[in-house]
Amino acid sequence: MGSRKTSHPRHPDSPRRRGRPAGRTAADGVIADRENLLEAAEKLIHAQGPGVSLQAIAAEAGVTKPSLYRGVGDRDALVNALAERLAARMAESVSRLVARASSPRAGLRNLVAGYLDLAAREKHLYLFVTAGGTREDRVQQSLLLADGAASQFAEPIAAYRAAQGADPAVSTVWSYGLLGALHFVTLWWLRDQETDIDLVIDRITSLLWSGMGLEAGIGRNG
Amino acid sequence: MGSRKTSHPRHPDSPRRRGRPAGRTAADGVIADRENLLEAAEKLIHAQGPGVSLQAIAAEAGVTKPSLYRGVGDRDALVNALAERLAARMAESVSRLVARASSPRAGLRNLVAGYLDLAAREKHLYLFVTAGGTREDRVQQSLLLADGAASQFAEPIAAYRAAQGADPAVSTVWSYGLLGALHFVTLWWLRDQETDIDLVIDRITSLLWSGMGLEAGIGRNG
DNA sequence: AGCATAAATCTACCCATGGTAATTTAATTG
DNA sequence: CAATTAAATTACCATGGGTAGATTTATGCT
Repeated sequence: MGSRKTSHPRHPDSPRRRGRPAGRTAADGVIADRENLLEAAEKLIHAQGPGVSLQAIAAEAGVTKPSLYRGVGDRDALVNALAERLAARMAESVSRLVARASSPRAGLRNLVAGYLDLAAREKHLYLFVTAGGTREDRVQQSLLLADGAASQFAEPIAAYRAAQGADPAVSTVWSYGLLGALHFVTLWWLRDQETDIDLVIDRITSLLWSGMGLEAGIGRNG
Repeated sequence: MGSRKTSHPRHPDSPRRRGRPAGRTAADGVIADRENLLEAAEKLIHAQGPGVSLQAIAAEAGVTKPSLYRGVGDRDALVNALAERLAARMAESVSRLVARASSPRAGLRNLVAGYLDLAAREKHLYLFVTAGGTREDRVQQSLLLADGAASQFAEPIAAYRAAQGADPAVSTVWSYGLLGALHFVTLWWLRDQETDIDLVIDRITSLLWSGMGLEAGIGRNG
């Protein structure tokens, strides 16, 4: 961690001089921009895990805590912002996978696979946005990521149901159920990665697509 | 919050005198017993929400922090202990409901209903054990309650599958999926209680029993 | 009986962290 | 060019988890 280009290195690791920084007129390459801050946060979370402190994040961005607060707000605001980003990335990656599927069931399988894959690749960030806040409202904390995704899932589910002549009103509950199942299976798999990932994907897909009932057509469901 | 029967009330709200308490020979009515502490913790969590401090819990039990630590350990140990208790209560209540069901599907519905009901009645405790720790290991934190329940669900699921001539190896994944779905739907419902509870129960039961597929028998699945 | 040791409890403290107030420096504006 | 505003830092506060050490009582040994 070298010191940055501090012109007056009285404290060798201080991010920069005190007052308003010189040479930057309103709104050009602002250092403590929201983007930089979030980028730095993601980077450090990735490197150090979901328990990382705000001070560390600020330092990673080359600023101090109050700047971080001005830029993104308190810890819960940071969790919010990163949840939004991760949800967007997830939606992008998953929707592409779903679109190229040959059948609804294959689409669901791709969704499951994409979710697990992204969560595994961004494990720390995933944990940060699902369990990283100091949030007073713990319900909200747990559902942050799910809320974004659920609203996206609800529509296609409702459409599919309607097309099948079934009641589309289930879509909201089903979205949260789907995401909860994915979440727990993801956590379980992240913890004890014993089972082959493809097997896990098959099994959870089977549960979500065909249910536990197995009423007719024994053996037809994976 | 009256002062207890402190014989020397120098500090009016101090739980008791300093050193080893008088009049109690080894292992009779020990005050700072694990049971008392856990009971007090549940009571205070119920009253004040899942963010309650250890100091407050200790005070509620009539002791101080170090006694609480001696009795149950650190905050994560407390979460563990209460998760165990809640899981036991849940297992007890749910298994009774399931046993009296007339069909496997009715059993699942009773399970769902019992889960939602207990979580709603013990909302704060439920949140405490699922999101109340300072735990370093956030995966473990989220799965604490699920682990206990999942191990109980896996067996009947495997048995049912085997009886149907299907692969019983899905049972672990399915247990976590089932619990995740229940968890998220529970949280969602606890947050915005707009939908009628019975409707929610029907819908999540339908998802878990019959899946999203609806391949044959349109309209047969509620 | 009397002393040494063990047990149980509290007080007082440390430390990390989230969050904020006051201060300092520079740009902007009248 | 002075006054104001913006952007940043330093220094601080409060809370809460966790622990070390002091204090009092019981217990066991000689």
